[in-house]
Amino acid sequence: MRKRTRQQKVLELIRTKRFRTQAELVEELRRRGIRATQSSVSRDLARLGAVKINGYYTLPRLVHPIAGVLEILDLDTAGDHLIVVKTEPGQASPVALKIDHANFPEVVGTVAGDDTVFIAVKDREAQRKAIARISQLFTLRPSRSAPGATLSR
Amino acid sequence: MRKRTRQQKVLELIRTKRFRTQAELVEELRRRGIRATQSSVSRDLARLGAVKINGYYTLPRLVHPIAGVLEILDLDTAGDHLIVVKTEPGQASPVALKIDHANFPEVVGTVAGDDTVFIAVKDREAQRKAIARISQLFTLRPSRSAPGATLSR
DNA sequence: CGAAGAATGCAGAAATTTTGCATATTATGC
DNA sequence: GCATAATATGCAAAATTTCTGCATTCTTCG
Repeated sequence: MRKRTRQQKVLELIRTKRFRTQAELVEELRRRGIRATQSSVSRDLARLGAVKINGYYTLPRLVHPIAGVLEILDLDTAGDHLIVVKTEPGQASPVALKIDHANFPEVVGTVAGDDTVFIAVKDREAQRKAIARISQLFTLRPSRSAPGATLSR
Repeated sequence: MRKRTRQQKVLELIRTKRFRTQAELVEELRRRGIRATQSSVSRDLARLGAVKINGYYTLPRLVHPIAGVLEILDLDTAGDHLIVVKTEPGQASPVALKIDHANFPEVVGTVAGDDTVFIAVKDREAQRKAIARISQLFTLRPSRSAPGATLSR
C-alpha cells in the first residue's frame, strides 16, 4: 500500500530533520520519490500524533510520565490476529487491565506477562481499529529501537 | 452490509430451529427474504463456529452437557490459530491447566494470564474441534453481554 | 485584518472484502 | 468400497470500505 510507506517516511523524516510546514514535508517526500499532497500529509501527521512544537513538527515524547497515564514502549503486530505491546518491566498487567477495562469490541482477549501484553483480535480490520484505540489509551515512549517500524498506522 | 444481516439470521435460525443441511438453511433464509448460496452459508457457519452435532447445526457455546467444576465466562476465537477463553479473575491458570491436562491433540499450547487463556491450535479444523472439546470441559456462565455479540465477527 | 498554513467535505480512485460459481474434498448410506 | 449427498474452497467478478487529491474553509500568527 501507498499510505504505509508514505507514513513511514514521514515518521522518519520528522525524526531526523526539522520541518516547519507540511509543504516542506511534501517537497522532501517528493524529492525521495514519494508523491503526496498537503492533504495527505496533514492526515498522516494527525494519525501519527505529530504536533508542531516551537514551529517544528515533532513526535511528542513525555519526559516525565503524567501520573495516571500509563506508558507503553512499543506496539506491533504479529499476523492479523495478534497485537503485541511492550512495556517497562512489571507494567504489562496494568496496561492489560486498562485495555480490558476499556472493553473494546475489537479485542477478543489479552494476556499479560511481565513486560509484554498479547492482545487477540478477530481480523485485520479489528486489529487496525484496536491499534488505533489502544494507542489513544497510552503514551507511547519509543525506545531506541528501529524507528518507525512500529508507529505507522 | 449484507453479510452481517445474513450471519445474524443464520445465528438466530440455528438457535431456534434444527437444520440438517446447509441447503435447508439456504432455503429458510430465502423464505425470509435473504438470498444466499450454500457457499456463503458454509463460510458463515465456519465463522460463527457452528458445528454439526448429532446431524444438526449447533453453536457449541450454547451446549454444556457435562458440568465441570470450573467455570468459564466466554469462549471466542481470533483467526484460525487462537482460541481465547475468559474466566473469573485468577481462574485462568486452573482452566489452562485443565485444558493442558486433557491433552487434546488439537491443542498446541496454552498461555494463561489472570482472567484470560490463549490456546494455540493448528488450523481452523483443529480450532473447531478444540472449541467443541473445551466447551465440554467447563460450564459456560455467560455474562450479561449480548449473546453472540462476540461470535459474529 | 491579511496571508500562510492546516484541516476537511466530497467525489473519484484504489484497495480490500465478499460472493457465487464451478469444482474439489469429505462424509454418509448401502 | 462405491455412489451420492454434503460441505469446503480457488477464483474472478461484484460489493464495500478506505484513501486520495482537489477545492474550500477554518486557524494561526504577524
